[in-house]
Amino acid sequence: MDSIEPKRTLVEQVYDILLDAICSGELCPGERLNQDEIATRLNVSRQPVNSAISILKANNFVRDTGRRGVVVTEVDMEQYSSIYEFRSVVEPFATRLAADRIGDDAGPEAQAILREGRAAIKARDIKRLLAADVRFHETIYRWSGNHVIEASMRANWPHMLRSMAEVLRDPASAQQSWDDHQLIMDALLTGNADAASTAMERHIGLAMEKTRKVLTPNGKEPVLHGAFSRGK
Amino acid sequence: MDSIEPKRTLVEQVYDILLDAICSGELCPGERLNQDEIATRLNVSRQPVNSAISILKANNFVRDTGRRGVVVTEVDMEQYSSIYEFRSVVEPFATRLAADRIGDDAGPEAQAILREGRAAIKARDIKRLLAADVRFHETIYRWSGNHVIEASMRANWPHMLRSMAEVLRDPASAQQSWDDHQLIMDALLTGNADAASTAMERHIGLAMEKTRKVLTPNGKEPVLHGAFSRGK
DNA sequence: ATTCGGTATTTCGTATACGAAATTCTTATT
DNA sequence: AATAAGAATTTCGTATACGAAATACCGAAT
Repeated sequence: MDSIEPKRTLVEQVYDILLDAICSGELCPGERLNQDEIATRLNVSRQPVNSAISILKANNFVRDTGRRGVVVTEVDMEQYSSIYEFRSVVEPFATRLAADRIGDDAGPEAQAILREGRAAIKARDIKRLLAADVRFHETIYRWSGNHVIEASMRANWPHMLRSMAEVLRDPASAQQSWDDHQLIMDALLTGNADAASTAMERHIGLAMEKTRKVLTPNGKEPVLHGAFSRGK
Repeated sequence: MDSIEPKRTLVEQVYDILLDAICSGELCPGERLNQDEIATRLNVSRQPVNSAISILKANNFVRDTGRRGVVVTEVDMEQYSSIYEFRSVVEPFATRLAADRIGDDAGPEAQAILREGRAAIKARDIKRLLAADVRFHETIYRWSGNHVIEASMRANWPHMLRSMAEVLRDPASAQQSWDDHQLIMDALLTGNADAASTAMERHIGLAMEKTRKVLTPNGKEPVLHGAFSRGK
């Protein structure tokens, strides 16, 4: 559907790989990125790695330390709060727009998304569940017809993924989440903008609350289970 | 106020220069960026230029053409609509948050901002007026205490600047705009969240309408007066 | 004159090279 | 043994080099 782009440069590929590593927790918050090591591991020169890190830095996924190199940006509870606060307004708005602008052919896609989400729950596959969650929300952004919403949220998803894995460890939360998704889709497909928007608002509110609970079990700073495997 | 960052790399400096050139219209939409030429002009090697362009590409300020190099991304009316649609929700929300979280010491800063805006109108200095406008809105983002709002909007301002210069050419529009700003600040300083938010919503709505009128004088695609000077 | 084919040139992406700053290691001194 | 100075090493930012792809140029054939 999009225009062809047969050439992905090494810079872009390295960027995607590093961002994915950050999101998945393979690279932990605070951990330093070593250009030589990354270059060697990926079998490229340091040049594209350096460029990719520049982009990560511009987008706040890594930060300068003052010393040598950059480290993965720590995400504190305040940032999670900000993201959810932001989503609590943007997501219902996107949903409202989507209800107005959705095409007649959206039914099958909605069904496929919901089916995949439930399948991921059944399979107890967190990665798959995360992907399904992202797909659900990004589809609504697309239906909203507003590319700026899509772009703005894209900047936040990587951060959110870091916390969502924690929340979705609890099967009940995952189930609740996809019940919400079902409700939202139903309202969208019947063109009920108010109901869809309200359901989305509630959904984000619940997610925010669960995130807060999971990440601050004793009122402390967030704890992220970043299992970080580094093969020789 | 921010943490010290004594080292700005060449990549970051080049990025800022190029972004500014794009925003100011010195580099026109559709125009190609020549790495060698930019490097020569800025007295740096092609390497930091190449990296800076990678960042610009990731942030959608330039795009690949399929042929050689990148061009400045064209901004069509649909994108302007999307931005203003987005702002119509985010700005009132930021204003509401700001009303709740604003400090007691905000008065002098508000006065300074409003004074500077009126001074820029009097001086008929468009660049100065744009800077004042950005400062007004960014201050509210800051007061909102939500860094995600700030970051999301930062991605959109460069695009908006391209159109705002056109709108603010009309002194009446500029005057109207700063009357709005005054109203919003007054409501904020008296802690009237509803009034501030409503005033902001109206302000964005008016700006959107004016932008549409200025950019599509005869229902066509937007016309940007990019005077682009290229000295030897 | 126009068009086609081939050669020269431009220009990009990536690799490699190099100097500087920071870190680590070593060793001498107390 | 602890510490401080300085040498060795790491590692980054940036410059330069190089190959490949795209573009421009140019002459021959129609």
